[in-house]
Amino acid sequence: MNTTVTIDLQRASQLLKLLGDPTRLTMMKLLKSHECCVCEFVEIFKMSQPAISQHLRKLRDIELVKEERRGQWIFFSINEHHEDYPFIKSILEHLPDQNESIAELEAQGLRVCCQ
Amino acid sequence: MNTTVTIDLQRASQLLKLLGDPTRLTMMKLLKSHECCVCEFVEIFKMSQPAISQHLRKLRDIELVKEERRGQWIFFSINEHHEDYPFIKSILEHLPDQNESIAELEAQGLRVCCQ
DNA sequence: TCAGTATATAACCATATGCTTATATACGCA
DNA sequence: TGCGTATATAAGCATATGGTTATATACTGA
Repeated sequence: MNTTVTIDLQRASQLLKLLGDPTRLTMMKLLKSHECCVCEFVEIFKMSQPAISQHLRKLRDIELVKEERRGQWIFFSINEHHEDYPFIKSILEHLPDQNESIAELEAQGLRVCCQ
Repeated sequence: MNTTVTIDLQRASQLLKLLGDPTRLTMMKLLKSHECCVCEFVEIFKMSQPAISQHLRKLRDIELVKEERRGQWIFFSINEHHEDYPFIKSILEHLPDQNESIAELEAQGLRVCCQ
């Protein structure tokens, strides 16, 4: 049974705009199946740390992701309790898995959550 | 049976970026159930004609919409044969109907396709 | 306490975006 | 043909966006 939840149009465009950035879209897809911390994203995307941080701030500000500090590291995870999560999920489901990125990180010994 | 088609991530973010503008998102939702011409959108959105034209150009350039000239008027409709239409449709389905906009236009005698 | 590492924030910059006014182009009709 | 209407395009502008370098803040361990 597929019941699609209705979203306010302004809200939808706001969410779509956020996901319209390839980096943020990929982040969300990765976070759908894994937790990741900033330094892992820095490696995965080959981007500067502040750039990654800015992207994550946007996702966190709207509460699409949650953060949890573990010592030096801050782990991000997707907020499945978010009111608009079903909408986000329906979008992410169309995307190819990004698990190779994580696997590669592990192969290089750069995966943080294993520490 | 709900089979979601997989889209290239770059492609998806491009599409999401387009729909991340409230005007274009609303246009797509309207076009899902009606044809509309430029002057109707000008009335519906209370926007300048060139602004409307620019938005439509972006949708047409990527072939999400088709156009058809009928005399002085150019009518736009959604391109249901577009490769990515199922993805677009899955997004639009979450939005509230925008039929009141059209109904209001008709009440004001500004609906063009009735001419 | 201090040095090293992780991350957020500040400030800046180049480019993109969505709007405007002006003008070009297309159509209909007398 | 010329005028009126519809629409596309050009040019310009203010603001937004996504990146950078620099610095501030937080944590860890010796």
